[in-house]
Amino acid sequence: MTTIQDVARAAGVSAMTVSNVINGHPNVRPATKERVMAAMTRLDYRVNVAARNLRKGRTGTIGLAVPEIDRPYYGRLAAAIIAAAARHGLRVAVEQTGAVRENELEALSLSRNRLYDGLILSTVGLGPADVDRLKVDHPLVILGERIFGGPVDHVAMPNVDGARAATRHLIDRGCRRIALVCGPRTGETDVSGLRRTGYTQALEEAGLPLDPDLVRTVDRLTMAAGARAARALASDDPGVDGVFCVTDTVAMGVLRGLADAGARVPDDVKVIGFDDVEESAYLVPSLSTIDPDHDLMAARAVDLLAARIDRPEQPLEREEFVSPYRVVARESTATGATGSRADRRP
Amino acid sequence: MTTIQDVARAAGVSAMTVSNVINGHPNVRPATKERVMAAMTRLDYRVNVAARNLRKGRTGTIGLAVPEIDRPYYGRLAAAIIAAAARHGLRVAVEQTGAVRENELEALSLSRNRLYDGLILSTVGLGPADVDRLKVDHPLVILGERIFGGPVDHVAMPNVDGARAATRHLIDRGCRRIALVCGPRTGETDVSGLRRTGYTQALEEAGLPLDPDLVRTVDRLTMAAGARAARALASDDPGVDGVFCVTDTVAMGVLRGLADAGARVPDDVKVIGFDDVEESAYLVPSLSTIDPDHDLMAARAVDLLAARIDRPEQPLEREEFVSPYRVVARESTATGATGSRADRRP
DNA sequence: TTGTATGCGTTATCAA
DNA sequence: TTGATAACGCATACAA
Repeated sequence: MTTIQDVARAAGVSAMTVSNVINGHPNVRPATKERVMAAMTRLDYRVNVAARNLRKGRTGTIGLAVPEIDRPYYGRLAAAIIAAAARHGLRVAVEQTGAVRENELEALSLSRNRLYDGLILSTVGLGPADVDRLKVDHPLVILGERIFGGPVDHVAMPNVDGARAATRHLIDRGCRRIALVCGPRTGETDVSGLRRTGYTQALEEAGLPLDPDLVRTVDRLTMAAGARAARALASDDPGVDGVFCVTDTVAMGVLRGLADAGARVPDDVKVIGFDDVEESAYLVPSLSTIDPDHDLMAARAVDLLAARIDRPEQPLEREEFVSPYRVVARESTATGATGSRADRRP
Repeated sequence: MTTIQDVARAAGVSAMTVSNVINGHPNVRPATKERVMAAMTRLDYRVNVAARNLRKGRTGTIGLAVPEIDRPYYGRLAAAIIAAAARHGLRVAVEQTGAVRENELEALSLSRNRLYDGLILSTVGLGPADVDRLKVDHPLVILGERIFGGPVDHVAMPNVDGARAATRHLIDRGCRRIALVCGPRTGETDVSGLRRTGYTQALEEAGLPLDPDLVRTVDRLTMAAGARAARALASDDPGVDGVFCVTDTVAMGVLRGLADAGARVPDDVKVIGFDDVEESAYLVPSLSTIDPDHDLMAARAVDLLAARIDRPEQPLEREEFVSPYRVVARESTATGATGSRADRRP
């Protein structure tokens, strides 16, 4: 393994000069620079990143902790975050927490161990009771849900407003008996709780009653659970004509479950999701949804983190960014003639 | 920032003893150990991973380079690899190459820089001409395709056999005019090329002609491209009654495109994919496909890499593991009555 | 059972 | 424009 010293010896200069060449510092005579470069090539020199990290007190890597990288929403988010981080010269190590509280805390402690320069934590398992655990002295950005009054930077989804818009969209399209498929309520600040609030608000605003029988809670926000919920909904037959699903993944399962039960979408039942995962545009029927602008969220999260990394002296005010959103109307909430061509990307 | 020295001072021992406690070495008197642990807690000591890495010559992190993490297939693979790596005590940094050759080479060089202890490279852009670039002296596992005679370890998909089985499945279900939707042919060893070979073999075995008009090449293996190909196929109308798509992602697009064109699946056209992405079971109609056992592939790739990391003295024989596969028959290739319930996970 | 001394490879400081 | 020196924090021989 050739070190900077070997190169220095071979080029007849000091290690310092080699270092200066590597890091593109000025004040190196062109001739010297060339000699050093030649030596590096000849010896096939590679920097030792571990040594550089130790010296600089930086690792150049940030952590990204998500429940599961193979869920479309987190995949999309991760892709955007990795791309944004690359623009800052940062690499991204992905941790999977399985949405388990302990694992989320574990990810926090890895970051505390200076394994990462900072951490983007997409928390699902932590509740308001854990707010104290987030008072850490290293760069941390919470992503995806709003922790009210939390002492940390966070980039949040427009959960309440987006859910309200989604529900209103169903109402606008003529639905009156609108079901909600959501995850278990673990507090006021989790995704399901917030989106449920938006759903409730929209019903109230429209003067529609809130029927508890139409609120279906699934244990996990998966396609399998969504399909089960939809089949149950169809067999209980409470006269549903619209379904708001808290995530597109659940909505995909719901579409499948409704098909199993023989319900036609959108003729019998209209369905809308939340997230605008790539798949949604290509389903049959294509899925209406709320698009929270993932790329913008990812960019903000990384920018925020990078800023904290660059200026460790903590300005006390924490930043909160709530992404804008838009309603994406597709076939699953179409009125009139069905079979219209999908809203799709080119 | 408290170091091991600070802890040593506070506990009245040497740094060595603290190190022994941290690493769980024997030969530390319980009383001493307790004193050290107390000091660590009191001072909120955290190991400096960078220093440890430099000392040990290991980073504890492996790289995973994939085209795009938000494509379902790579998401699934990444999830399995991260989980498998965690079992080895390794973290995973994800690089996105966008299937671009230069970026794949870049990932290789990051690993060479000892940023990672090893690299799992899911290459799409590298061709046989680049085989020399893979002759590296650090742990490397190529994932997902077979590089014949390549000088590296690789874990491969059962590309040819799986594709043949998929095509035969369509033939068994009565298809005679079977289209292929695949990516551009960049050589004999890329995914599209290999699966195309399997397709050709199955046709030959069944005595069916190979009609060039039925082979549709798309520039990228995305849903959008699949949808376009399907619409083109339908409007050209070469009398297709079956479609084998080289990936499930493309197949999702094809299903969408066929729906746009008014073709019914499976009544008019049967469709089968390759990969068994989670979404496939929940589409309407659910998608028949080839399941290559992702978890097994991921585990083998990580095991192989971990073994190379642990024993850097290179045994010259390189390992090649080809995953087993199974045909998953779902609605998209069903015969007779449609609307049968999907094969789905519980 | 514990401590001392040394070096991993790099870069910042400061002097030449 | 270049170089000598000294850390960064940890873990390993080896000594006690």
